[in-house]
Amino acid sequence: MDTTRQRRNTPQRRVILEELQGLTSHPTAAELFSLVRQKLPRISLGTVYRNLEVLHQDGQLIKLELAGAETRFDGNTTPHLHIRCTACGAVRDVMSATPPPEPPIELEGFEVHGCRTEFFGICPDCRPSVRH
Amino acid sequence: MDTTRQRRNTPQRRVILEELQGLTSHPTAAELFSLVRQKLPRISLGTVYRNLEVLHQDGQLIKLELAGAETRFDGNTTPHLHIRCTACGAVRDVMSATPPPEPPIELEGFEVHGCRTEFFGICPDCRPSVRH
DNA sequence: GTAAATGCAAATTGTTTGCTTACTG
DNA sequence: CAGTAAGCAAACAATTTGCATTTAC
Repeated sequence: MDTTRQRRNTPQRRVILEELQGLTSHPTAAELFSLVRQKLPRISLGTVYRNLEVLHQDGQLIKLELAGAETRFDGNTTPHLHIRCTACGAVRDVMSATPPPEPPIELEGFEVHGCRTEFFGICPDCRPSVRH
Repeated sequence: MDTTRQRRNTPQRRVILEELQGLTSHPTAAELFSLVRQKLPRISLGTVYRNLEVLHQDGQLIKLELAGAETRFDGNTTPHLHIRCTACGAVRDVMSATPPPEPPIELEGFEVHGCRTEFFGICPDCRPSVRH
């Protein structure tokens, strides 16, 4: 249960977070890996996964574990919703209206910790016969 | 795009659906496999996966692709929400209040097809120092 | 008889882990 | 210099797929 252990400020960790924060595209671990590798050619995919995990534990990024899809990562830690394109897999922020519903404290005997809402549909690029 | 091809009523498909409908526990493919194997000892896991997929396409079951967890299956096709225990992974129906929010038609340029809401927390069996 | 479905095994995909070496604090 | 983290490869878990054979219609 030791969540708070001492972290080291390694170049790998720094570059991973910087790259992620420079994106609004919610990359997968693999996408981030190939981006980061341009700055740190010797970094390994395992290191990317390990750092994404600790950065998530430390609240510096959000893990988007979306239904039936590869995990994506978001450097914007402000609470907000997401919408995913079921055609191409792209994920975009939903900053507009629709506040996330406040879950009740207890449900079916469960102690409720939270709830996750995600939208899905077809993104502008994948909408057929629609010019944009 | 040929969604509707002719289906055969195989014993495997029949038993898989019957077993699923007899449960409220939202089993994983592997769990269902070992159940079904008691009736059809020669069935393979691949067959279970293939049939779960066609039954899902035909709207006879719901695929619960929950965040960061193994896919589970629900024979109850009535729209309802779910809550997942982050300790043991159990999934239960939430039949009470909290109607699923009606999503807007369009969001961030996306053509919205729907939204998924899931609760998470700790189930009665995993709640420490609580007698039940 | 023909196409759909099965069983089996191998392949894929996404992610995690073990281990030795490197480097931060 | 203590112990965290890196790199690399192998392990893993869930799911999918190829293929030869069987079976429902």
